[in-house]
Amino acid sequence: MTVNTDGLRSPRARRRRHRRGEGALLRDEVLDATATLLAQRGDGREVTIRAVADRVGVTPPSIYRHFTDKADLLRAVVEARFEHFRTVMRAAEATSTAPCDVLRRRCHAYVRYAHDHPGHYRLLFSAMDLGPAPLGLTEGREHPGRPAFEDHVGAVTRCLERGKGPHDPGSTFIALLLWTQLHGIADLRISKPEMPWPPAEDLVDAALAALALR
Amino acid sequence: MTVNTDGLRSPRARRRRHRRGEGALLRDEVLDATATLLAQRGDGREVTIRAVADRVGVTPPSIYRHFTDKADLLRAVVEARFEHFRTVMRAAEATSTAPCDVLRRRCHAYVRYAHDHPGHYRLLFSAMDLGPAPLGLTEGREHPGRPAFEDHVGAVTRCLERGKGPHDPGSTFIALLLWTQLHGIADLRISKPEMPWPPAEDLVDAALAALALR
DNA sequence: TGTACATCAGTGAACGCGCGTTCACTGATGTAC
DNA sequence: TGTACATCAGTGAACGCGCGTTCACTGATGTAC
Repeated sequence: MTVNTDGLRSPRARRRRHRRGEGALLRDEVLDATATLLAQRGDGREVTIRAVADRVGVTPPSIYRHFTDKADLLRAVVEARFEHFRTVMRAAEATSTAPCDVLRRRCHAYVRYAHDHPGHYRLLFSAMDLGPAPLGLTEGREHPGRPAFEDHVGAVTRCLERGKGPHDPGSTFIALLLWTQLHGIADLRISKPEMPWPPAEDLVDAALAALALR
Repeated sequence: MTVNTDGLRSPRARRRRHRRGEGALLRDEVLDATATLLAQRGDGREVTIRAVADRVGVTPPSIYRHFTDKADLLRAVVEARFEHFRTVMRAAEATSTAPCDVLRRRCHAYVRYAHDHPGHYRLLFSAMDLGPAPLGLTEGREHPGRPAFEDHVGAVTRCLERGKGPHDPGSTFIALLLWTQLHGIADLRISKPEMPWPPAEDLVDAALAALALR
């Protein structure tokens, strides 16, 4: 949404429309625009079809050529963002091969992601619905966050196994406990920015040490 | 909001209006109705002036005799709910005097509160704004959650001091770390109910053990 | 005890707004001949 | 190479809705005399 000095919405510069056969390109532009509007703190209810259309430089009805309704659009954004989140987590592992170092890098990346993209973080981990529709669970299909969660459990398991026996049946429990800890750090920093927070890295490292994951 | 079998809103039974001089009673009824509407998962944007009025059995303009606008109403609810939350925490300590037992009871009560009143929990610890206005920090006045936070830091400090020297300068750090852990447990259970969560008590006890708070 | 009146709790109707969505359309562009 | 036409990306105007809020009002009730 372009806002001029009077605070009024002004139309974006008229864009060239796509050539015939390239209409599908708009779909990605709409997804990107929605993600951008979502990036700063907020949830699905703050993002309107009109604002998305305005940002893309198109009129609202155009959106409906690619998404059946608003819930469909937001669901697509959630899926794309979960994929992006997983990519960021994996990239954070860098070239490290030591299991506990890999885990530590992932944990730091987790809270950094929430800090850098609070709107997206909330959409993935805090939003309970998409306004009209329930989030995530596209009935029948698996939850879009499942792969990322499995990566997490795997990373915790490998760190726990270092030196121990083959498989610890309690590693899922530890993985969940660590996840809730990371979520708490990430989420409260977003919702209570006025608190005297120590550096997120320190909290994460203290948590890993407490859980014997270092 | 009363909903009949067709899902349509139907007017509440007409209530007797308050006697002259007792108009202020409506204020409390409005606060209660707003809190009730907020109790189930949701945030301030889901609660409308009209729904509150309907629940009280009064017309929307009546609300404005007691609150200047919607943000003012929600701010009052936040304050009342923070007080109630603090009362619940203190009551949970029961008659126990052992510092770490007191802390443990408080932690269990924390996640139980979130489970029992997800909407209120989110309003206090997860909501970032009240729709129109920013939440909490009524400029100049102290944050309404401050007393409860200080109770928490105190409980952690007393548990840490058991046996140790007089005052641990890192007890605020530990208190924040524990709080984020509790928030993560409480909040993710609300937003991700489809996950295979172990009993909240087990997660809390494991967290306390990890932080050497038992 | 009776009555006029000021007070005050609450009403009813309306406002302007932004929303999601629908519908008939326009006009540029690629293709067939 | 030129032209008629089908296709398809995107438009413009409108809809019905629920919202927060305003405003002039009504009518029950307590009080003064």
